[in-house]
Amino acid sequence: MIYLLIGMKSKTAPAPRGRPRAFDPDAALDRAMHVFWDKGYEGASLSDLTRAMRINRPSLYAAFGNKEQLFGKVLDRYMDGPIAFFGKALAAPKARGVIEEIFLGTARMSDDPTIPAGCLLVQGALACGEASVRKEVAARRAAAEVALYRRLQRAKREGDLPKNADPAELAHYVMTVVRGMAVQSAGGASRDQLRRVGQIALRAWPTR
Amino acid sequence: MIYLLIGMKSKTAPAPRGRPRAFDPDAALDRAMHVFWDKGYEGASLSDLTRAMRINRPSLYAAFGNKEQLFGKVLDRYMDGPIAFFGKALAAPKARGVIEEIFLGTARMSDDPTIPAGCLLVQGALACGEASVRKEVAARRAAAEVALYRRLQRAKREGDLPKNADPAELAHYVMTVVRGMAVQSAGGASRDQLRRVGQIALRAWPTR
DNA sequence: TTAATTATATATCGATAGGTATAAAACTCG
DNA sequence: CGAGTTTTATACCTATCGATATATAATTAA
Repeated sequence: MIYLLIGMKSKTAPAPRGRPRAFDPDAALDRAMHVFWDKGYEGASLSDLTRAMRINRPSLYAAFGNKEQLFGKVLDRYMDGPIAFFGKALAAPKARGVIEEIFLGTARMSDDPTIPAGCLLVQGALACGEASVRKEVAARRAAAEVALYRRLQRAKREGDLPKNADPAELAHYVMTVVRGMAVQSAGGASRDQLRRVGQIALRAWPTR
Repeated sequence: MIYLLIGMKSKTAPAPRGRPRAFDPDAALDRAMHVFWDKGYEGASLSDLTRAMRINRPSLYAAFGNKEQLFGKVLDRYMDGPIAFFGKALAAPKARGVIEEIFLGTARMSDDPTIPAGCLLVQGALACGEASVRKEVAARRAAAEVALYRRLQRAKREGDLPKNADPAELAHYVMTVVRGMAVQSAGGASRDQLRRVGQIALRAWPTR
């Protein structure tokens, strides 16, 4: 930003000064994500992480802070990556379509062989010795529910939900099912099984 | 048993030989359960455990084996204690009543101030560095689902479910909701919230 | 009372946890 | 080139992990 205003000569950032980084931070984050996803925050040791990320400890600390901060950056990337479908689902025109997409997207995830089963926000640190980490994931889970809640409030305003429908309750219900699907997926449930769970869960959706 | 046949003098077991144990193993297991429940298998250190159980390390190892075996015994006690309601629910006369009791029991648990939030079978070791522990809890979750599945099969035979109902799918759905409720509870959901989730989830139940 | 047995308490084990000090390597700037 | 800067690699730090060796205390059996 600043050098654009001062320099006025080139539009690109100046070449970095010291020895160039030999790894791609985003790729390293993806690898770290898999480890946390697979083993949970506490189950993922620094040795596990550096081996998977293919960097050594000082590089990890220089680039990402410490283990907890690394986990935070991994969570950021998780929201924008594997579960980006959630935000997109909220853009569906009808509330029922939103829910269908959320259930379908969740079921689809559990079938992707390139990622671990389940949901990082659930198995990452549901119970955890380090309270701050537990809080962090709980807050992100809560944020997702609030986003859905707002979307359902809008739906109600738009007459897309019955008058007596309660957006908060419905959002809580949908997120309960989604998180249950994550647990089931971690236990080995197939995509088809989860899709059928989604179909059944949809039968509880209010009709006008 | 045997001393009853041989001794014939007293009906009680012979007094144990050495120094008597100074703690109640079941009470110690209950305290260990709370620690595992709260922090997860890996988050619970031996120091956490012995402090809560009010015994020292050698006593723990002598009485319960090692950490993993202790966790196994805690799981046994968990099944017969906090979630005994599940087995009882299966005895309800009608399938719908079974499900209602399961949802209600789950919601009730999350309100009991004497126990941690959530479900030990979920947060104990959903993701875990030690694969054997993860497998152990997954197997116990699967066992609960199978028990419900059998109960629903019986319901179908008894005409208590529609002809086209699939007991396996329904059991999977119910257990998905139950586990989702456990995650929500660990995130701070109240009993009332969970009861309403159960009510909504019940709307998906097939009617004849 | 003595021997045998079992539990308790303390102190400690090797291994591994997360985290860093240090110095060599690879780059830019002047 | 050489000075300054940042990353990399190795080696190492302290704290804690799960687990035990050792010795003492408390009990029963003889």
